[in-house]
Amino acid sequence: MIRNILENSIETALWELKVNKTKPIINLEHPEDLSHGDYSTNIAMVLAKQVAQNPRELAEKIVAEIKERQPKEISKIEVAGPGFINFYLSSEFFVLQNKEILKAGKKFGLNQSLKGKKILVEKSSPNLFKPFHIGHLLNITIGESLTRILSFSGAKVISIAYPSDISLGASKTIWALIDKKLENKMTINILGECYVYGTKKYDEDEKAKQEIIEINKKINNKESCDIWNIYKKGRDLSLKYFKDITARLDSKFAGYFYESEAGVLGKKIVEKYVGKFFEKSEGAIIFKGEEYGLHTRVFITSQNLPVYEAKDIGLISLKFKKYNPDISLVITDVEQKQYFEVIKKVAILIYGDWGEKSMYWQHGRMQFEGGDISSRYGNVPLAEDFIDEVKKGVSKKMASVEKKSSIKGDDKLIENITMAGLRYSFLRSSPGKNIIFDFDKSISFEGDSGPYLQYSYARAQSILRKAKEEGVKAKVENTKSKVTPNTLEKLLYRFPEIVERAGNEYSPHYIATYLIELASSFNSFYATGKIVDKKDAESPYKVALTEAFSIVLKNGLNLLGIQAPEKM
RNA sequence: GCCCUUGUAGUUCAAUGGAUAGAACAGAGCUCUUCUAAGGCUUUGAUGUAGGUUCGAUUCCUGCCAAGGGCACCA
Repeated sequence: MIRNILENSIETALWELKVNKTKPIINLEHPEDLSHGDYSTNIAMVLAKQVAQNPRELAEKIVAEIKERQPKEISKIEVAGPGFINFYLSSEFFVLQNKEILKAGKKFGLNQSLKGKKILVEKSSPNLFKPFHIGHLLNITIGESLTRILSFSGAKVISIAYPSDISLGASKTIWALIDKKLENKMTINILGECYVYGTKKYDEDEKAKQEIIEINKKINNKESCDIWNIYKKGRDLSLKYFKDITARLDSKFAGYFYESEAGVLGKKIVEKYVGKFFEKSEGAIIFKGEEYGLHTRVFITSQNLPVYEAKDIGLISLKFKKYNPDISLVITDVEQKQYFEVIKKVAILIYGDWGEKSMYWQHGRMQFEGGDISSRYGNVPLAEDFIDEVKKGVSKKMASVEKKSSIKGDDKLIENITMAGLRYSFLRSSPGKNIIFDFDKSISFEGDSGPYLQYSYARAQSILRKAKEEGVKAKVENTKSKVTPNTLEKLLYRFPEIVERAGNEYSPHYIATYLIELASSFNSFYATGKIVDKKDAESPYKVALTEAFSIVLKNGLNLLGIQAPEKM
């Protein structure tokens, strides 16, 4: 990679100058402003103090030394500002790079930074018997994107889901089903309504609360009775619904672990360590987190039932026994951050290595701009309703655009655009921060949006179709003297670095931000003149560049879980 | 009360301790006899606050202010 070539050059220069006593860390970055070159290093400023020299003078010396054996990929090196060394890549480099992109195609951007690592990703842990709401949608979107990015960085990724099939919440729903005599009329919406009703009653009505607790005990003890049969039916229905919606969301799971199984195992493990890491308190088994600066939590209730905590401890064992991953990644909401710090601590105490390898990664929460959406839906919008609502908006917009365009929007395309809008708005900001969702903006096709990326792709495809019709073939050879590198080329080759960074930091937003910049530079390039033109000698190169852009954009969109339509 | 996270244009987001803090939307003004104007080009506008560390701070540290979240039988 070009980065290594530059690093080696700098290292050699420093060695020749004998300025450093220890091996310095060479910080190579892309200057924000492309007029400052393609790469830049602050090494002279970092070392200046150590060797008591003026940073600019030192930089000049380093540059002179590099110039002694200047690699062909570099066309210009200069010292700028307080002592930066800026590197400009040669047009020869860009030509080679474009060739590389065309050759690699779908594989362009693959890197090996996580090669040999097995990563287990737990995403979208749905609560059966409860609605699949926008929080789950956000989780699965981020999880799916991370999964793809990690795979693209060379890791073997296994996605699993951890459905909560047994919980107090499920018991609340079942109680409500019985109370409302709806046990034979179960649908996913009825389950959702019953959950809300059951939760309300649990908080307000002491008699209902006791009944729910009894139901919960029976389910936990797997007592065969009417309740168990209702539970079974509801569990199957919820699970089917979950599988359907995740299919709609383009997510696949290699396996499932259920809370019921994790609970049984977790309870045994926790009980084994009572007196060592856990203690009894008010009839419950707890972990005293305060001793470690964490929260104290109940693992097994005074009803002798395992709760979330014990289940998670059991889950870790299930995961490692079955898959033995190098990293077990769990993607959750920030509200569970401190909770999982406790789990991780307990896991390290009990399991050692397995605990160390368990990583809990948090994304932000959904909030709404203006608040009309929450009033439209009540408190938490259901994922499907929400998608459909956005889809309606896209459909309307599509109809107004169609008047000006020859492309007719079919349902599949509208669904694609809808999901692009949603996914992009979930993935564009750095993880961990709350996402303020603007309904109108996510369906807007303009600017910083998923559909804008799709539109850019469709335009590029349109050009490539025309090039084919007119017989202008993409060609990168023998054009190096004619074309000066443009902004588009200066961005294209960075893609693998971006993917690697997104993978290392578990941050899809680097890709989202990069793609917008890339698409924007392509659209500027598009506007400067005709790309397909038989009379233009540079046209084959421009077509090649368009093709390279298509490849990078499509690969990048795929990492975000966004489809790249041929036409729109 | 204790703990965690976040404060950047009017709004929603960027910025691996570096150069003139980038975009998008909204506002003002251009731009289709040309491969998709859902585009492109100009332009107005921002680091919550007070200190500290550093050659250099949006970034690291501390106080304050503001927002969100978490603190034992929910998940």
